[in-house]
Amino acid sequence: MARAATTSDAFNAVAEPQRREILMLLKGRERPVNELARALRITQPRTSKHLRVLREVGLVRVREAGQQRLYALDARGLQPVHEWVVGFEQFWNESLDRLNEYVKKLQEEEPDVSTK
Amino acid sequence: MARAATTSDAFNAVAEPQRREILMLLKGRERPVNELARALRITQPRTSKHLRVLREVGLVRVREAGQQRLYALDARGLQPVHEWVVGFEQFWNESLDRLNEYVKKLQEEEPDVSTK
DNA sequence: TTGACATATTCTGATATGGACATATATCGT
DNA sequence: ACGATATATGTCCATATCAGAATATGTCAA
Repeated sequence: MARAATTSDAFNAVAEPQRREILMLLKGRERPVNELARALRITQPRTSKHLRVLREVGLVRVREAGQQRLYALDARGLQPVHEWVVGFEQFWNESLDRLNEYVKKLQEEEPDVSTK
Repeated sequence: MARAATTSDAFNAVAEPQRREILMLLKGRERPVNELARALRITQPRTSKHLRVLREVGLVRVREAGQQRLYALDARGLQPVHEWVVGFEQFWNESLDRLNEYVKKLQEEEPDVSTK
């Protein structure tokens, strides 16, 4: 079989650094494609493609404004990502404790690790 | 140029549904590879590959336990994801308002939309 | 209509990726 | 040492994906 389609949900849309940048630029105000392209220092076609992905997963909206198309953030699609990652919040501090346990266990298993 | 490497940070590691599942299964307790494979209903090699990605981005730790290798969650790597997405929290409700504005604008531009 | 400007799409190429399968490696019990 | 078990890795395939370049589409102004 082949690679699974990935640009079909918010998790994947947001996995692309430039798409994350676009979303951040759209906080606060809508912007035309060229402005985004300039800000990201990438070509206009590339920008349009990223915007298409973001559009398809519903993270941005477009509005016609004369010859420009103004893209605006629609952050609601990020909620699933937020919910998922929040489910791990309680484990961050815990992770430190577990790391200590882990290191301790390793040392017990290899008490001569420092003399190798 | 070519496609950018993608399995090199937490955002991408987490973009894969099965890897998300693995991380969820590791909440609470560490597990051997076969147990994860069974739970996900995928082959053992595939599971090992996902675990490798998760290991490389630091989201899991391994511990040798006899002939098994026990994988444990290390959720700290999810913090950047959390921080990024939390930066959009304030826009979710706002998004509803903006959607209304947006629809209103569309209707103003095409006042005969319902008679088409 | 024509030209300038803004944006989207198509084509092509290089590479990353997920998956199946076979195989290598390592550990344990006997 | 040997077989069984557990895990990791390598190979191969089909496809997704990012990127550049060229081109198509659409809008405005004169």
